[in-house]
Amino acid sequence: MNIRDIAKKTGVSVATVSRFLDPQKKDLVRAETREKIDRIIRKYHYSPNRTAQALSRQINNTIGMVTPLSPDVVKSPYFEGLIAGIIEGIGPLAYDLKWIMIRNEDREYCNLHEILREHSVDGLIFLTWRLSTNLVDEVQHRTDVPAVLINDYSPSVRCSIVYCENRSGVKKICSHLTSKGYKRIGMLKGPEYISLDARERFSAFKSSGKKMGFRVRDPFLYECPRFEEEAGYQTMKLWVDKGNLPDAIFCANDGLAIGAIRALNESKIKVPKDIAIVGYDDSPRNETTNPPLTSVRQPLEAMGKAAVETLVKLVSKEAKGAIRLKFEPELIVRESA
Amino acid sequence: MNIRDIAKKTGVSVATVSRFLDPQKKDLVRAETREKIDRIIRKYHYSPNRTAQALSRQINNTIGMVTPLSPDVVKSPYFEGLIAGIIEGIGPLAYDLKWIMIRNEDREYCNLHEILREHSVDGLIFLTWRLSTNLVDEVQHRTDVPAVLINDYSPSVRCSIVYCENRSGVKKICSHLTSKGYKRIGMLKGPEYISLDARERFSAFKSSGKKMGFRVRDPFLYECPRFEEEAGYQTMKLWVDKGNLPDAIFCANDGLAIGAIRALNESKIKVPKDIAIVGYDDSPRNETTNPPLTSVRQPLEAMGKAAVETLVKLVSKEAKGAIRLKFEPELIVRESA
DNA sequence: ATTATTTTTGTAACCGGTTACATTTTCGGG
DNA sequence: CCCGAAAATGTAACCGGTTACAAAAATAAT
Repeated sequence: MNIRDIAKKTGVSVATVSRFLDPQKKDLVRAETREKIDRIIRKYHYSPNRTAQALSRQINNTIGMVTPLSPDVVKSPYFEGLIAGIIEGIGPLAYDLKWIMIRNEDREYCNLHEILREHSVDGLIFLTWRLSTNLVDEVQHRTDVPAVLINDYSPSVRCSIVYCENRSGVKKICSHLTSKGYKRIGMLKGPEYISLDARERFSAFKSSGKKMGFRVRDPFLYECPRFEEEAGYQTMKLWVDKGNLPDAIFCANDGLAIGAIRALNESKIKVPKDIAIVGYDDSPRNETTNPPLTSVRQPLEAMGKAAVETLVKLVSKEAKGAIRLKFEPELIVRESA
Repeated sequence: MNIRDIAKKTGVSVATVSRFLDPQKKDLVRAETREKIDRIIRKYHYSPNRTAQALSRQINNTIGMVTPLSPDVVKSPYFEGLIAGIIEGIGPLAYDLKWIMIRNEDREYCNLHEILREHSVDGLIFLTWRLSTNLVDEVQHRTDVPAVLINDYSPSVRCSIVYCENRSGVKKICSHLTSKGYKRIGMLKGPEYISLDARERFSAFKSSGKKMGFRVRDPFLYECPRFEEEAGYQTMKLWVDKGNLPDAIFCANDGLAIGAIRALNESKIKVPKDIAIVGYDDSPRNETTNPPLTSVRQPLEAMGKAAVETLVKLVSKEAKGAIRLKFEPELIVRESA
């Protein structure tokens, strides 16, 4: 049952039916005719074929959410928050959401126009963490494709972006720690190659150290192989064995922090009495760790929502050029520091 | 740049280019011609328009994942697990994934064919928890639309379904508890109207009681208003105040259990020494609760993956009729019971 | 060289909508 | 009752692919 069938059965032309279907043009059709068409459409349960509409209008009314292809994605509180925001943002809109997963192996596959055409979407939101840097590089430099990057900010980025400054979050942590009197502050780093975040958090830590007068020296610095609890645990174990611990540790994310706390607990080192621990990202679990973990929260939901809204503005050409939205992280003080 | 442009520039017809583009038919084209086309396509970065292909082939190569519209979805370990499985399942396939969110208010909007057409998808996976029952009802009785339901099993369901038996999980819990010597076993129920799960878990609990010889009586039965930690906490508080506690409690899901434990801890009632607590669903948090929570795990990832694979079989007509896959839940014994 | 086969290519209709433009209807005013 | 403007409708091309069928080219057989 297509639009021509409906037209024939109603005794009008396809143009009239098409106009009837378009809320914008509905009142170009005489009331009487509207009723006739309406009756037939109901009778045959007709609904227009979205694919045909998309082809004809050259608009898919669909946006793509690009993530790395990994089941972990939905299990990470970081993505969770962003995705929740995206869902919330897209809910009231007449857009569909397509989830485009990219495996890191597909590095060459990095033409943005191609992605748009091959997935039938009008715009893209990139949740890039751990994602092939080639692609992200291209996104960062393109301004002619409706795309919004989340959190891969650097001054050279030229595309639209929604981000939350790492520097200011790290600064908040460091001044919190120094104001509490901690002098020997260490850091459990993540692997730098993985993301800008990792690099920024470390670099901000170093510069905070300079400003606030604590030294960022070798034995107070450990790099974990991955951003995960187990890695934090193992690395902290190592650190404890070597001895020479600082009196506060900033962990590059909550997973590392939770792992570290577990290692410390096992070695009967009390948190925060003996060592203060701070995480980053504020996962929901932090409320129930022992002790509850002080951390920095990015307003992930708000960011996800903003990303959708921004993208839709670009797609609908309500706005043009690159839009940049900066969000502020918030220090959540609990008991671990 | 469309297929006609490419054809013209190469000096061949659109049919030839189209054949070249289709891996199935590529070798119908002479090698020499292939090279020419290939050169032009590369030169102009042509890639076919997926929307047009979809219209013409009458296949979108896209499946829809239907969930309630709520940011909580991604934050629930239940959905998380399923979605992780769906991602994993769809990864190696040439299908796209569209996330279709349905708000409960849209109850009338429940024609399956309509959903397929209006979202340009070939099949649907329903993650139905808390979803408008009208729609689910329709799915359950339709067998002519490629759709897979997850976990809304009842004997009257006629569509394809992937599910994990509640009854057998509850039975495992109850026999674990009785074998540990608990005699007075209570239950913290969820609200029954919300889902079949809620009803089934309760009914299985009752029948286990009958078989294993513990009484399911009034003061050992409390219903929480929602399936959430806070509700479990509040209700347990109430229960403690009233006194007359059982020596083991089966909580209808982990959230309730965790809330209950918190309430008990506050009242200096020791788990499991004074009261044993068991949850259901085995969220990741259970490992780090205090004490770690005994629970029942559904193989959510496997189920999500199976749902995708089943759906794709239906869509591609590799299989027809309704497919039912039953998974077994697993009792995860930790320290709380 | 001619004919029969097999390969390769081309033409044109089709998928199901939208829309510019032309045409017909309707209706008020003279 | 006729004219002209406004309102309503219709025609046909177009979006960018696929594919049945026809035609042409290449190859094999005689």
